[in-house]
Amino acid sequence: MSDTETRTSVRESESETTTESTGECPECDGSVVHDEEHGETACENCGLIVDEDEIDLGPEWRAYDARDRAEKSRVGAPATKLIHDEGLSTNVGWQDRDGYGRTLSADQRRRAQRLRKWNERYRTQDSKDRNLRQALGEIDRMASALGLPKDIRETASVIYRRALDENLLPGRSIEGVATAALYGAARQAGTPRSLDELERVSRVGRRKLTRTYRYVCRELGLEVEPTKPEQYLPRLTSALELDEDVERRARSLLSTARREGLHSGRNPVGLAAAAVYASSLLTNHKVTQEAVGEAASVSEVTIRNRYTELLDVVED
DNA sequence: ATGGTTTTTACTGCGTC
DNA sequence: GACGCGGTAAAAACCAT
Repeated sequence: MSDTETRTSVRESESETTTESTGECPECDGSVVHDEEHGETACENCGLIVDEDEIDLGPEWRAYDARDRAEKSRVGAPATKLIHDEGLSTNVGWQDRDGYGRTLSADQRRRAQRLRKWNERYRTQDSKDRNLRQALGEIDRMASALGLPKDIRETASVIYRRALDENLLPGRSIEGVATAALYGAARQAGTPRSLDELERVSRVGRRKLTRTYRYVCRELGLEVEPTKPEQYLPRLTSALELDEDVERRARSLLSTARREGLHSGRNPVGLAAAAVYASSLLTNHKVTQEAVGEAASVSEVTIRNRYTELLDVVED
């Protein structure tokens, strides 16, 4: 087969797909031509359409972008969730054979060995990269939604990186671990955000969050002090637009409460909310229980309970 | 899973503006 | 009558075992 022959045959087949002479026009003796793109068979000369009901051999669906195509297309290798890239990446075969089934020379075998190794390395590297990128994006998003400063985001990303390195991710969602990392980082920095607040900006539910948080803490040996009610005071008072002295008074209430053992077993946020409410009464800057409860996302009943206890121990 | 504890939900009555 | 507050019972959530 010569070069020129193949070239001309390709040319012909190309032209045939667009216009194909299928006979003579019944009207004018011109040649009838098939136009695949428009799905018509028409006379070249007079434009008479002989046949327009063409069988379309293309896919019956339309794809508007790559993602669409991937979803609608029914061809290609089966994807599996069991492999991190769903089995869609390159693999270097383990048999030391070439494409024709011949065994490889020692030299080629070594080369294939290296290829396998590096391919594997790059593939996991890639997935970790993508994973990290997504997680850091999530952390950033949630942190800015919660108004957390940069250094906390950095702590969170360090925690996440460690979790990734220790292989804590399999079986857990990126989002979940990212949220847990941020929660822990905020607590470590002494500016904790409550679970409610985290839940509001995260895509994972409370149960999942607390579970993965505990898990990550345990596995990484994260030392996080239990949150103190005092840590919520600044944000509560500013959210309610209360003066400095309200916060100060609340702080002193909380310290005596601690001496009396009111802290144990109670939700720190509820205690803080009660302290703010009590302090607002004592300093004549009254706010309603409802408002405090709203700001702290704690029920009024809890505020009432804590605050009566608070006043009890402060009395004497 | 279970039991004990805390928190929430929902409803009530009381006093005040 | 609406509002803020106190109280209660039952449900729900949480935690250690």
